[in-house]
Amino acid sequence: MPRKPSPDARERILDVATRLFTAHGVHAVGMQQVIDEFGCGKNLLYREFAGKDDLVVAYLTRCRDTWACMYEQAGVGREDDPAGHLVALVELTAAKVLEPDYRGCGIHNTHAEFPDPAHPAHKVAAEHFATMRERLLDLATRAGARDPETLTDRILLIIEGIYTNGLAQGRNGAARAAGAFAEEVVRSALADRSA
Amino acid sequence: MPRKPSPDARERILDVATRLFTAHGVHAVGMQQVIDEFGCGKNLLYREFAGKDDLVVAYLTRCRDTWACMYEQAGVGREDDPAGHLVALVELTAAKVLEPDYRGCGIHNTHAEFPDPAHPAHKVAAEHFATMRERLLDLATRAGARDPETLTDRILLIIEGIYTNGLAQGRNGAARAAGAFAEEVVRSALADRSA
DNA sequence: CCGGTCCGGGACCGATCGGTCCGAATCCTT
DNA sequence: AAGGATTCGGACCGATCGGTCCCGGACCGG
Repeated sequence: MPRKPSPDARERILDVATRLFTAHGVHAVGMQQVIDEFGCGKNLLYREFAGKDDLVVAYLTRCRDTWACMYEQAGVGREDDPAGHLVALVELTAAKVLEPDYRGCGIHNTHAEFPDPAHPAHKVAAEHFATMRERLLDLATRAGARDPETLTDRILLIIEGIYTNGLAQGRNGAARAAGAFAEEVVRSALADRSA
Repeated sequence: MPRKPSPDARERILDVATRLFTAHGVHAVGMQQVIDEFGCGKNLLYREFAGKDDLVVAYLTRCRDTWACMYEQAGVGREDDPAGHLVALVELTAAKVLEPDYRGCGIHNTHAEFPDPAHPAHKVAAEHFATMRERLLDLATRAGARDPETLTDRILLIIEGIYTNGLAQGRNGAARAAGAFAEEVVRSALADRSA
């Protein structure tokens, strides 16, 4: 047993792929480009990933985990404040727009790039959207909104508006208004209880 | 002068291209596909359009005009009610999600497909976003909002949220909440005047 | 030191891309 | 009817796509 395959190759390739896919879009990036950028042989990449579709799915999975991490982060210290968690999540999303090289949500971008519902990438993205909605709905419910569905819809509109508008208009776009907006929306949804 | 080139060829080709680009995304549609679907020779298409980029730009221009038409339509009968115009615009946008084969906003989708700011398609899209914002800002100002910029930002978030979320979750998504949401937002922005 | 494993790099494949060009059929105008 | 412009439809081009295969060198364990 003379030699061991490097165990983190998959992750390191995925790092490169994530950067390229995010920056240029999935369609615009060729496998050769990923390989060149990473500096490995084609051998290694095709051993770690069955094909481009597989690589894209892995990319989306990572994006999903990143979002889950963000969700988690927004909840830290707010375990008993689901309303604050909601607002913090919106603020975190809005803050991402300010990052240099902001390129929107990789999942949404990729979802738009693969309209075919049968494509694996499309399915992964669709799943993510569903769970995203569930988690927001859970927060809205626990926050005690009179109509959690509507609050969820509104927060979703704001969050996805941030993604899209941030991509379209950059740091001078609508994202700056999102935090206060979300706060007001949540407050209003809670106040409705007494109505 | 034996024969005249058919004058509406460009428009008819653009019809086909619009349908295909909208349904499958720009990158996924080949020129050959446009030609086959239209049933003409390659000659004709390349006489009417300098190349794929040119065709894409024409497609985006048409999308832009469609949006302008929608903006116009929402304002009919509301010439003296800019606030109602804003709400109607959001409602119109939300209604589009319910259409079968809804595929989001072609301009946003294409914008995401061409991240390179130097690409003509990207520029056309960016221009559109700017004028879109201007027009909303004009309405918000004329509506008498205390802070028209913020109202514009909020309406923009809602509209672009509709596009994105409608694409992600279809007719059962957040778009259903958009109309009432916009109305509330506008009302609140106007009420702020007395605050 | 040696044998085996792994990996970088590239040749190669078929398919498809955008785009050019041309022959033949078509149809209008005179 | 004749002539000429227009259009169809496909051959063709170079480039690039995703993907397979293989060689030679680097590296490690016995």
